[in-house]
Amino acid sequence: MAEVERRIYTREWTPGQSIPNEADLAIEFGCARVTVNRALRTLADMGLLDRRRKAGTSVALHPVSKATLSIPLIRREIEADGKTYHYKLLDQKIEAAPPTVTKPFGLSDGEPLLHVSALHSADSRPYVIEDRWINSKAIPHLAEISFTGVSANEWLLQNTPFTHGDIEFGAKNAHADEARLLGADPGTALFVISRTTWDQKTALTTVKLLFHAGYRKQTRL
Amino acid sequence: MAEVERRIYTREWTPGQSIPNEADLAIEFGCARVTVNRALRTLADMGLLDRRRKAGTSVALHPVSKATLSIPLIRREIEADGKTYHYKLLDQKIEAAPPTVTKPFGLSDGEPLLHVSALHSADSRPYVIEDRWINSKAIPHLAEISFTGVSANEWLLQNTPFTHGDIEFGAKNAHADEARLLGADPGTALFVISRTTWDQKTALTTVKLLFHAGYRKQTRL
DNA sequence: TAGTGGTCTAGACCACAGA
DNA sequence: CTGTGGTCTAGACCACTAA
Repeated sequence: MAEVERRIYTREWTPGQSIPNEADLAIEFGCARVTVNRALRTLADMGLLDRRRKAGTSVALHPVSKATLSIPLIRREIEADGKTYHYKLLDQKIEAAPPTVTKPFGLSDGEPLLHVSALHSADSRPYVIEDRWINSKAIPHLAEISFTGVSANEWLLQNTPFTHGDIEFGAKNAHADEARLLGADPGTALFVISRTTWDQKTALTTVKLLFHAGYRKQTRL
Repeated sequence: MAEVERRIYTREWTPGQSIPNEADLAIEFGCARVTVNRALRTLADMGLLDRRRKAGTSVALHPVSKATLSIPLIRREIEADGKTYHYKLLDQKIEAAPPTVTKPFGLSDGEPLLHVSALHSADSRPYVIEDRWINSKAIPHLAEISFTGVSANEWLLQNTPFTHGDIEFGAKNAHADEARLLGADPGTALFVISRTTWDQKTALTTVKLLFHAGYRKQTRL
């Protein structure tokens, strides 16, 4: 794997060029084909190679960088940063959901759903506002839960298995009340993560996370 | 792999719980240990399992979601969206770099580096501002290149191999000139990607991408 | 020290897709 | 039709690390 990586990096094998097949590489490197397979598969996962049956393996033309972001529990993200985590429930009630929520959920407009909002803090400085809608019908025992002690973020992740989800990163100007909660000026640019999780075809919850001004999400390539 | 996934999902194996070792699973499923290994390794990559030698494999306590974002060439991102790509160089000159640039590059403050800024558009609507500093000393033939026809984004990716990079996602209020270029109001929240790429220990380039208002980066979990 | 995952080998059959 | 990657098997040795 290191050798193939080196050849790509040094342009010995140039983007778009086909490379020898697994069997030939196995002979060249004096190893088993499975070993070559695993190396090439890993490099293809990283986006360095394109692989197609019969057509063979070639160096990726446009090295699509793939950034893998880890999205931990908010509490853990803060604690991993060496700060003290604090959580405060702002509101929890069943209300008529707006179309922006009911639509992806496949429910009719105005359907009553559980709406929870909360503020997570790090070292007593506001960190992120959690604004969440929960499909109360799909989650048993939900009515009995109060999110005063445990955040919905944490409770759901621990108690509600999901099969898949989608996630969206963006930016948004802070409203007056959001700004107040985060201790920023109204209009400040906030980093936003929106996430919806599903169990099979049932939407479970959708959440909008409004991070404090200056928040950055980092990773390596 | 599907069966293990099912057991985790149905809470048959609960978070934190140790699961049987590879050899036992191979017997249970009537397959080779390598096959179990590959399945568990893949699930561990997905963040569902924690694996440690001697300690064994356990279901991840906090299912850290990993979102994989693909960061393609700007041109390809726009074209993949079915829109017409247009590019315009705004400025290209050698100037004294500010400390925010020289510091990560390990150069002394005020060092003259190549500064390039450009606007990428989709269907003649502003899409993203590219604001880039290039380590002219580390990249041969750079002085001869004009980024009028080909964007630095594209030229560098095609011509400059890099070993690693770091990337950062955030939000920022648009300055007056940025707002003008993007056709937005000053102060509008913009989604920002900052990226620095390295060849071994040499920084090659650092770029700040200021996306148009309303831009979202999406992926699945 | 010993149990666990990490990785390798040699050989095999299969599924897909290009020619 | 056929070359390619996809995946499996049985067996082996190694490297790490918890006990």
